[in-house]
Amino acid sequence: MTAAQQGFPERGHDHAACLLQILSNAEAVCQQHEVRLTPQRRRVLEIVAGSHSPLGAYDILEQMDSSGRRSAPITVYRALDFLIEQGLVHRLTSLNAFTACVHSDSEHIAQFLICRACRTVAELKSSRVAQTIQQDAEHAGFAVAQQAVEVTGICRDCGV
Amino acid sequence: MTAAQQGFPERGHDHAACLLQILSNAEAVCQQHEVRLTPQRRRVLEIVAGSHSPLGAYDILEQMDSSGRRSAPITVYRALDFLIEQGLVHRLTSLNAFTACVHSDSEHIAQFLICRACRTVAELKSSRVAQTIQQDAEHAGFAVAQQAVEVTGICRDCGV
DNA sequence: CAAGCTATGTTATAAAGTTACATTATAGAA
DNA sequence: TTCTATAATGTAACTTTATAACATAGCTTG
Repeated sequence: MTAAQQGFPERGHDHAACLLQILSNAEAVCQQHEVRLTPQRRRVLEIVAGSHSPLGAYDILEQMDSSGRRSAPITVYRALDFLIEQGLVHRLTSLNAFTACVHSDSEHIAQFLICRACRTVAELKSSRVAQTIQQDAEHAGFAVAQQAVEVTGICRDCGV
Repeated sequence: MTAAQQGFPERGHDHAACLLQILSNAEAVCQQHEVRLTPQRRRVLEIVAGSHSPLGAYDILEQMDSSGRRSAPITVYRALDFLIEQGLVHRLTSLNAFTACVHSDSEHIAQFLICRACRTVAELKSSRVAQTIQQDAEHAGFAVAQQAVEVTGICRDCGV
């Protein structure tokens, strides 16, 4: 796993390469799942992956209108729903925003570290956290379907 | 700790008593914090605590208009902000909804178990989960300010 | 190529949350 | 008590986020 894929991105890491990797991975995932990564969906993923900080649906929408033509919000939401379903994008409920998954080459349950200062988001991908939640919920008689863990604070680079 | 305060409420537990306890606890908390539990704030807490399932701000708003008089949304949001600040109410970001805290007599970091079937919500209050998140985030160089853990699934009563 | 499914377009609307500014209540000082 | 500063609430308009409903276009598979 490269630095670009783990925790907060290195300052000045090769984001173009990182983006390419996300996209080519997406192609592979969609082929495997036998679903179509249409130009629209690809475009949305590209936009989301192109930002270090999570984007709102309407931020994405703004970046969509190349050629002066404005799409409707539903277009973006539909693409996002698809991408989320394929595990290529995550929704950050506490921010009403979306971020590209940088670990989608392997199954995982992610946690999100959201920096209050620079607004970037890192995936924690701690199996310990996932397991502990799973176990303690189970112990309470609860069958876990989905975990949403969003941690707010200050990241390494922004901390003194 | 009573059954009403731990995990999912027992079927047919004494909700009136549970509500009274939440309210009297709120009085105590506010006195201790030297802030005012005004009639409006009390009313909002009452409404939120009166529901087993989390309520949206506009659901609360509907229940506010006694005397035929309708308040503005901002009224509810202001009261909620206050109650959240005092630790008396939690916001469930994944649902855009609010729920009364049933553990506010002691400091804690809570996790939420949201049942897809009956829509009720339980606080997990697992210090193991909280600590694991804290540790793993710290290890990634992240200073945690706030944890939002929302787990969706099927609760004991709804599971077969 | 036709039938059925998948994806997108179009329009309107619902749901959630905030801004800005006016008014009223409360508590402490004079 | 009255004045004053702060806290709380009222009022209206508006922004942001998300969805519904229905029409059209584009694959794909027999």
